[in-house]
Amino acid sequence: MTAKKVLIIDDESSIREMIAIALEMAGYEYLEAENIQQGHEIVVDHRPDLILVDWMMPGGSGIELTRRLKKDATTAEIPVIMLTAKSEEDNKIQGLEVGADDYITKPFSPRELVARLKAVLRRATPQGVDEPIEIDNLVLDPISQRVTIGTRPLDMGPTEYRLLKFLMTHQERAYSRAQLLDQVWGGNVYVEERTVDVHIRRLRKAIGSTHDYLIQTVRGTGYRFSAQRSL
Amino acid sequence: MTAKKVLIIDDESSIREMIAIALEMAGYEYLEAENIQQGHEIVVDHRPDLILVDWMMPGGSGIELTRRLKKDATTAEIPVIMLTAKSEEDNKIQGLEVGADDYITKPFSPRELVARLKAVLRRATPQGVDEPIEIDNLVLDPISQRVTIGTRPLDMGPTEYRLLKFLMTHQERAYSRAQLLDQVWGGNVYVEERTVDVHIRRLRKAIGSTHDYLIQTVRGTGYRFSAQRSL
DNA sequence: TGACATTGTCACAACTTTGCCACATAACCT
DNA sequence: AGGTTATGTGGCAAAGTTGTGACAATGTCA
Repeated sequence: MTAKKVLIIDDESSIREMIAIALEMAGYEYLEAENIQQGHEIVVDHRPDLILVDWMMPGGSGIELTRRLKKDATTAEIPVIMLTAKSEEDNKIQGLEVGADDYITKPFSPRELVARLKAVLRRATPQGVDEPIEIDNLVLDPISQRVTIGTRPLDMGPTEYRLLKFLMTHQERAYSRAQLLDQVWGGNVYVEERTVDVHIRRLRKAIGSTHDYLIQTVRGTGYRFSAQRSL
Repeated sequence: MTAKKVLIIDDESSIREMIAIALEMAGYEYLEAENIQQGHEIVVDHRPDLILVDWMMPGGSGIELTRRLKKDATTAEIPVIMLTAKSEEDNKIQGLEVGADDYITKPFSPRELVARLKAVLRRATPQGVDEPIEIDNLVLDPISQRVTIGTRPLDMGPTEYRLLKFLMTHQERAYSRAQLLDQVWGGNVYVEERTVDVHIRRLRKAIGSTHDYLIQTVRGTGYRFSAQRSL
């Protein structure tokens, strides 16, 4: 396995240094961005596997950056850990709401940092490189975030896209509605299970009748993506 | 699947009642403990699948109980949801730090409760990894939840699938109808024994005449799955 | 702001599965 | 053989699951 890249966005050089040492010892690759304005570009350029953002940043807040990252579909899946000072405890909630995956309260030990980081990475989808996935002429390209059949581009909403992507990356496997909600919507959303059906329907519609056999119903359970026709 | 047991620890009987109704409707089993002092013992005794704890408890805090539960290795994995009043928002953080898995702010709707509860349970229950079972060209794959002979996928209902799965994982062994009802239907359903025969028949039909010798009748007893043809 | 797209829910329609019955067949026994 | 019991079969009504269109709420974008 290649070393995971961790991007640090923090203005305090002493903290950056401490983190750098901790990461190196734990076998991670280290990227840094001093200035939050550069944050977004650096993320897009280097595609880190995880980002550490300091909450307290002069001239702009880490929370703003996090929000921006989580909104952008190309960076949304990169996990973010926020660093907050003890006195800013209340902000944790705000941080989590904006989409941060975890937070660490300063001061923290290098060991704690690495432990949290491991946990978050473990939870994060172990997706490989962003290779396009092609099955039976249906192509999903994660870079351009586009789905095509032959030359025809398909029109679908972000949720349908994520759902399809998940199913395609895990083809030949049956998932319950609950599991799909977990994986596609995210663990702690409050959404009816039947909503999954509706999105499946929209997906099938978008894909069209020539290929809708790819998305199969597993009665009593949920759904499955499979190139093998079921009947 | 057996009903999940949910333990409620709260002093307000009106809330307990509301929760009880919501749980019942959603198909959960309901346990209650009025007094926090009893909390720990009840947990150890009944091993609930999830615990709801009110933050506000006279004479002792729910947080204390939660901490105790999460410290004890035998109860640590049981998920805990805390109930907090709006004004106690700041306590959420403390709750999460103590190890609570989620929190709900009062007032909350029954639906919200059930949804959160589902989400937490979903996260807490991991899936085992099952290997496909292959016998005489008949393959049952628990991952895709599909049964195939060669390349042909078989069409059967969920009950037939479970029945077949059970028989295949216990091949060469005869089971009575009662045992099958127990294992495949679940312990406490009331179903006629002859119903098993009907499902066996459907199974044989689904498998087709080329392979129906695999499911054998054991006269006076029940049925058996065996790759070895009996006379 | 207003048009437009997306999302989650619902109510109802369409379809499957299930359990049971009644009767047909088969196996077993004396 | 004839009687007796056990199992196979087709069909059916009820229950359960999934498909579908419409709607309101919300978010997005120029």
